[in-house]
Amino acid sequence: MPELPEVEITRRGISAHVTGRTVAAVEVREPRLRWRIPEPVRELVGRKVRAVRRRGKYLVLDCDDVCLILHLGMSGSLRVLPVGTPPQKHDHFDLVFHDCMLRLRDPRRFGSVLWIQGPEDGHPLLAQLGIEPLSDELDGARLHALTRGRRTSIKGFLMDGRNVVGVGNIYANESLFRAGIRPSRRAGSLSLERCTNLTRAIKRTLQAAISAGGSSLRDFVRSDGRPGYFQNRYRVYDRAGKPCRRCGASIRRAVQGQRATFYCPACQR
DNA sequence: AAATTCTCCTGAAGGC
DNA sequence: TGCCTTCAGGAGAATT
Repeated sequence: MPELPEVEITRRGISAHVTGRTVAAVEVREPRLRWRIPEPVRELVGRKVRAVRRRGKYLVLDCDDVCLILHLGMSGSLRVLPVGTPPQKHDHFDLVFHDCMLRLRDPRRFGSVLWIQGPEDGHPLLAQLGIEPLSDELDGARLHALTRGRRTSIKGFLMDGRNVVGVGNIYANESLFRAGIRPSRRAGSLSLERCTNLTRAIKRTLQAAISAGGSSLRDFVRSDGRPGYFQNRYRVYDRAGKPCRRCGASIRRAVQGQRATFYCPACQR
């Protein structure tokens, strides 16, 4: 399921293919995604892609005075294909250029295609987003300050995009294991030292996942169709009952906020 | 205000 | 073999 690493991998994969290219056509085969694809998205035709950026799990294509904003939901992928490639099942949206096209496939349709005149942070869905975890903005002191007085679990806190962006279920679990912190621990109870360890764990986890091409559990593929390999390196996610790679204890599974949580009962406190 | 629950969707997996 | 049920998850909306 695309989290920050998968979106970043996608951004890097498509950037060279579309930056500087002019949109030749927009093809909408299934507008019913998380939100209906807005009709004005067709006005992109004739505009040039100036840059491909990422904000949290959103991909932002700067097209002159307009932004095309894409979200991969949990089963989305974006590929670069030759113009005219026949669409397959769940291929909902194409952004066509003269010599290639971007194609969005999303079986579960939790993704979205958004459009806004002007900068992307003017969009209501992006205006309230929290800190980019790989930026210098996220450090122990900042995390410590943000979590003061918060009674929610640290895992829930990390997964809330108003606090930190891009960290979903998989990478929250993995980061907390690296930091030796129990996912259920109250966010406000973490010391400054543990917050510092946690920010380092988050950055290392995300970077390692990016280096491995992201995680491909079911649907995710890179823009060239290849899968990522980070799922083979999970330390706790989906490893219930298996031995902890650090201490050998049996990894536990719990449910927190209707989400599967995995942790080592010995390494994480 | 903050925290929790519900919701969208499809395909895989499990049960009988 | 095949049908039916359950589950997974990003994140906004609704609810407490």
